[in-house]
Amino acid sequence: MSIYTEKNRKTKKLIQTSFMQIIENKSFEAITVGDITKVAQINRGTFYLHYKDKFDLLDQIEQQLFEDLGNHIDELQKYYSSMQKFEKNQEQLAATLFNSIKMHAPMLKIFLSDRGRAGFHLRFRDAFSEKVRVNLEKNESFHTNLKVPMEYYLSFITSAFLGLIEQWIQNGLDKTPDEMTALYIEIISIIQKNQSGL
Amino acid sequence: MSIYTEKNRKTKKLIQTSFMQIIENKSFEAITVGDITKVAQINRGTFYLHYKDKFDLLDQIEQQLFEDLGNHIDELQKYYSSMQKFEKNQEQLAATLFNSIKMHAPMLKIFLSDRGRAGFHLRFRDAFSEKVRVNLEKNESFHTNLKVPMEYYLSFITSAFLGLIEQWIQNGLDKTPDEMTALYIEIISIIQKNQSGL
DNA sequence: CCCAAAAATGAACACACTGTTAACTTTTGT
DNA sequence: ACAAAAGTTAACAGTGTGTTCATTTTTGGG
Repeated sequence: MSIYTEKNRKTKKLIQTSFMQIIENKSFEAITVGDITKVAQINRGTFYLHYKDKFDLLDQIEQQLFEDLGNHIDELQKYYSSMQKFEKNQEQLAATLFNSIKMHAPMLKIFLSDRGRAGFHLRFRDAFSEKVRVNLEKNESFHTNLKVPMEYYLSFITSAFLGLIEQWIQNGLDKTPDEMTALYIEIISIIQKNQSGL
Repeated sequence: MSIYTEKNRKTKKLIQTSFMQIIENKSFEAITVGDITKVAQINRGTFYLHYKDKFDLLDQIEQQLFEDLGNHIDELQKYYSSMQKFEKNQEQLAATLFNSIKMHAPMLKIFLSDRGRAGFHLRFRDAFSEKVRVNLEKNESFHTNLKVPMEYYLSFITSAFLGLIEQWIQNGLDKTPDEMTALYIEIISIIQKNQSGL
């Protein structure tokens, strides 16, 4: 746990930030280990002391992102939770989500684009689905009365929400998280009035 | 237009099917041109007579897929079209879509997975969005009364639909297109009863 | 049937990136 | 000062890239 661990951590961080700097303008598949170590100004061999390869590097960055997002959501969920009405709770979850997405928007923008890695949107959706599922299961009557398979329902609902998020990020965060929440509620109400268009 | 064109077309097709055979078990990023030509039993140089590189190959396969899907939808849309009620039309569009998705499921399954190429789901959604947009614009009152930006609405709605499709494909097409349509309608009705869970 | 055009082959090429190794230097704590 | 950890340097064999060029095969028109 001494300073060695600290130095180690710092180098890893340096590699990560250098990598993120490069992926701003170059697709992941085109990035080489040499590109990264040149920007980080370290020896190429040093990279391999910390990561197996560039995929391992991205895996670790991705994992940390999901952890951060998850923790942020969990923490804020504590403030509301059980004593409140179900519907109101959902709305607050949405607002919470838009906020934490905004914090990680630069990274998400890249990872969701064609510069990222294949399948990211699936891993993102799965991580997100899990949070929604836990939340849904708090409402027992909903869970037991659901006529469609849970997996399909979750996939539909989370994909819709992520679609909104993707559009938001693609638009360069042109709205505040509160505006996004309002927009989200408005869309739901359009569907409820049966004017969905689908 | 002679037999040379035909021969050319056949070789391209051979390269494509060989590639699709390989990508069943190996991720796109790991596939080499040598892998492809070995399976196709042609010279590696021949590959470069037809494609710039493996990315060009995938681009062309992808483009053709979107073209096929689009044509299929357009054609079936003709049978219903304008004289019918708007809502009924939407339901038929959904049924049509589930059918054409099923036809291309093997390829879509791979391209949407982490064996495919980054950003595929975006290109897929955009192609799909376009069809939905055209369809929505037939209903003028909807279009003019829409309170949220069209892009956000489209993103929400098409992502939701594609989420359902992704789950379906992931489940190995465990339902018929008709069952999927029923399932889709049921989910919409859940949301309309305000039990959405989001 | 023969010939010119197109397509495919085979082998070689320089180049770039990979992941690993081994000897060495620097940084750091005790 | 010395031992341990981290990083450096340079070299390596291996693999894939995209291109070249001389050669062979396939094909249709005259």
